[in-house]
Amino acid sequence: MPELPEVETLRQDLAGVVLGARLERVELFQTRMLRGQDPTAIPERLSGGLIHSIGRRGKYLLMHTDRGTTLLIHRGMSGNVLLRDQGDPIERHLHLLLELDDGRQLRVVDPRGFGEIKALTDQELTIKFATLGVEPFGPEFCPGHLRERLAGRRAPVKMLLMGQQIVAGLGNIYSDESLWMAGIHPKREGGSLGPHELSRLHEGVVSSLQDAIIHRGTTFDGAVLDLYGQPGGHHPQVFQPRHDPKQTYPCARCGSALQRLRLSNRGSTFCSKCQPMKKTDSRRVARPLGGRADRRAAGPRATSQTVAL
DNA sequence: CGCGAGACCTGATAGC
DNA sequence: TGCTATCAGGTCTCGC
Repeated sequence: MPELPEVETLRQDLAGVVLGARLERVELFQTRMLRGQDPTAIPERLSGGLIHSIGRRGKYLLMHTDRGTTLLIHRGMSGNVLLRDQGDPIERHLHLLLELDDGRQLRVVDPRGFGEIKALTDQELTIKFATLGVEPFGPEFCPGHLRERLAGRRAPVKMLLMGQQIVAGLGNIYSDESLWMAGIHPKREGGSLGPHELSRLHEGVVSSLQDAIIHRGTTFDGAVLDLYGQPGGHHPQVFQPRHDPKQTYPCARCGSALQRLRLSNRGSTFCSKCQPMKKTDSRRVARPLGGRADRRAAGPRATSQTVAL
């Protein structure tokens, strides 16, 4: 489940390793991630190009070349970009191989193939991102932006956060994390949030993403890896990858049992004490009586405060 | 247009 | 042990 922090970790890794490298060979192994783009466009638009910058927009990774073209990669559910040497064995679900002028290779591997690979011009990029929401670390993202874009919306706030059109980069993990930090129930209607709730939500989005980036993202089941094939070290506070209904999971803030619900066929985990359905428009997240954070209750899932930076 | 459900896909896991 | 069913989720498409 690569979301913004996992894509940003990859962007940082790539920027330290492939800037200034030339794409000697561009070989496509599967076409289903092209989402309709002509397969010949990939080698034709990228071959011989020099990578001059690595960018990111929401969950999209952007590799800009001096040919005026950009390789766009969306990691979908299970996509990784791995740095390999020429002789390394070929991965089972290899989609795209980029060989650099020093012989190293970048390989886009994605078992499920839910992601996207495209070679685009600047103009095509602009069109692609026309309806994408603002960057959570950009100047436009503020409580006022949330107020404007959530106004009148009756869908659950979690679905609106995941929609990418209001703010870009949140998936299931960091939507749950943001709402938990903000003390807002995932099913609250978007337009019903009060000013302090909007401020808390803004803060929750930014800090949950920042926490994860510091620890190089979240990895479950060894599925989401960095450029070197290593897992991320972030441990979400509420999100459960495979929630076992027979087990109870304590809230890291108040210790009460986390609840599970389904929103548009997506699993959501939240704390019904810390994230009540009724409006709680105070400046800070209410803590239930006697509900001090219980580190032991949090179990092996370390909180961000307990991880040495 | 807003909203929600279904499709796409494979691997991990639960249950038999 | 080995088979089958189920679940997971990012984004697109479709129907209401």
